Amino acid sequence: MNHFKRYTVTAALPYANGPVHIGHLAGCYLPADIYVRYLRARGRDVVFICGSDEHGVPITIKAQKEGITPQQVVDKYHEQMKETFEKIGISFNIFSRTSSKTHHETASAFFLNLYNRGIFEELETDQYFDEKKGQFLADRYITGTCPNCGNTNAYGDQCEKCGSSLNPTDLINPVSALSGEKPVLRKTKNWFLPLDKLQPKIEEFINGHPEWKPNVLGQCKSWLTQKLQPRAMTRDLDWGVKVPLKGAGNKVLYVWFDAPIGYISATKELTPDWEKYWKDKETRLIHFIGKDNIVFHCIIFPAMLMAHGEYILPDNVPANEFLNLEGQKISTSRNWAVWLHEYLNDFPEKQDVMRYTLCANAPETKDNDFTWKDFQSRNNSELVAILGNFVHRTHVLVWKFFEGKVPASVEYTKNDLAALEEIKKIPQRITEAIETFHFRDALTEAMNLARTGNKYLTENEPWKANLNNPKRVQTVLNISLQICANLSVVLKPFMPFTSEKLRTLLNIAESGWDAAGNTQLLNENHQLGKSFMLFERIEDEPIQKQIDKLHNSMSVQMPNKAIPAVKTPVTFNEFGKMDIRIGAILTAERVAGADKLLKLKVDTGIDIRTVVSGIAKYYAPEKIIGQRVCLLVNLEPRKIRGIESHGMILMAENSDGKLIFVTPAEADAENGSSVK
RNA sequence: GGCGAGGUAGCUCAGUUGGUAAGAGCGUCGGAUUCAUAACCCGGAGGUCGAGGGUUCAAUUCCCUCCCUCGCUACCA
Repeated sequence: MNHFKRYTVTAALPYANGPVHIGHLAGCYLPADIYVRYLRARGRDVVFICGSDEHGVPITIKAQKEGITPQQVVDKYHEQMKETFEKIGISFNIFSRTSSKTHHETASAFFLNLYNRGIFEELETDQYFDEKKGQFLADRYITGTCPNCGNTNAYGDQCEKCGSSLNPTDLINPVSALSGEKPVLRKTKNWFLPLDKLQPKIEEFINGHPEWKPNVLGQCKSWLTQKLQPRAMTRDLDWGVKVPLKGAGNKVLYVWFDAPIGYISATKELTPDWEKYWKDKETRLIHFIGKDNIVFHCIIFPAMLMAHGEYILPDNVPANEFLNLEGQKISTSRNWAVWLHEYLNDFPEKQDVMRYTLCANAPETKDNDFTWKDFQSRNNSELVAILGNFVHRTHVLVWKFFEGKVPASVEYTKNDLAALEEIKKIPQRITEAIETFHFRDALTEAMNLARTGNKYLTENEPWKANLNNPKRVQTVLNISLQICANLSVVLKPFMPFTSEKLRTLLNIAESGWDAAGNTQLLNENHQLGKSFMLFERIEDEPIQKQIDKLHNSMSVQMPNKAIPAVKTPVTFNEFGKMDIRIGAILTAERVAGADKLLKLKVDTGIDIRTVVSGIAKYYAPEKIIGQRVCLLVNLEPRKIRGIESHGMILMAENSDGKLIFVTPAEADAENGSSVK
């Protein structure tokens, strides 16, 4: 671990289509920041690299929806994210962006390098093309009927109803989201990274890192055993880094090709010395990411770097799991999130309270839950009661007995020596924990130093000793102050704002990590600053307000997010082709080996037929016997899981994606009645 | 269904290359204290370490089966 001369630390490039929330912080930016601040305090040569990821289809869609340009979208969120990160104390050396000129040049050059050396495979594939708009359509720009679940609003890459991933050509009745026209298939050429051929080298690389976190290794091995496939590194799109080849036309680099190169371009912008941070074997490259990025940072990006050949590979990728919020998954679209810019407004000067809570409860080994009650409790019973209180009582006593001047330590008792021993040991434990990416443990240890302080004060009662043993008071308070000074050092990576306040209280300058464990940080007679509180209690009211806000904003946002747009018009004749009838379910059973499917026998009034339906997630078979349904009876039969299905049950889908039977309200719609 | 990660005190989470390690913080109860933001300090209660089986002198820790949660993946006409 010590053979590295310098560090390149990256934090996942946040996608510039929305603000940053606590999940992002806890999963990636905060641990990265803690690590980097620690390294800096140790005097290590380190660059901390990040920036906004500004390409890709979702941004173009967002721009179209809002009637602005993609550039305007990314400008807005780039600035907002940058400001938020700064305010919460994420100390990037640079927060760049992938729309920058340097990045376009760097990414192009990288692509050309691989291209010129014949790394890519050129493949011609059929892609949908919008003749009216004269352009190829990104997967997301094509909607149509999902071949799996019949959802008529499936996207070309994925059906959000059944969750299956799709190819655009899988869609039935594809429609261009740009013009509303039916797109046509055209041949187009794209360049693929042959991950299949690189697999042995990638395996060798992964196997060389048994020290990586189990969740990271597990994911990688899962991918490797499923065998890697060539992956297209270019797309037919006009928003992104242009493919730097003649005749490439309207093509850009795949966002997952260009985004990680963003780390390199940002470093380039930061320093002319950038190469030593990327090409020198003595540099340790660390990627902090969330678990959704594991495959890109552990497999695809390293594969790109290997293919290039000049670059070092990541030495560790300490990915975190996900943070839940009040028991539910954080969801941008449902607005179930704590947005950091809002937090900073609602809780001014409390950056460290959030940093503390998120670090103490970080999803290091499994998904964790953030609750506002926990946030309150961490503030009140840990930051206020343990840390703040210890510092305050020490400070108050020193002012009371010594007018704010550091008293000399006179002679040490057994108790004193034990306390001094803790001052020396705890920083060692913190160091070890940080070095192995155990940030919650590290923080616990740091807090233990404050606990030690409280215990020490209580046991030695300097407020009593004053009357009959002034020397004792001096020594006890001296040691207590040394603990405070040590706290200002070891807390700095986690809570930089608090660390600074502590230094103001103690009236001392910032010191490096080697100061940690030093029991003589404050000299005799040194004048302390004036007293103030490090933290304040948070009462129930603001907490309840946040909880209410969360629930309210969710319910408000849900409907308009989830209601799909009206589809293209159809004629009466077209509709007339659909033969929809009332029927009743006679039997229902699960389909073996399928989680979503039920095999139903339905009385249609015309006949009794078998229908396979993807509703098993929502309805137990025994509960729907006798259920009246609407069904499309003249749909072409189709084999599903070996069972011939004759027709399709009509279901309503609510905003959660739950499917609900469409049922005649009155009994005299007998089986076989047609629905018009 | 397949793959991966988890299921440990009321809550949030550590831990075990198999044997005095069943732990921490918070919460709770009792006590002590008043320098301190009803804070601090001491002590107690609380868990058959998801369930069942196996290997072993010994399993929470290894093996098998099953259940539950999360992620990816398959099935959705």
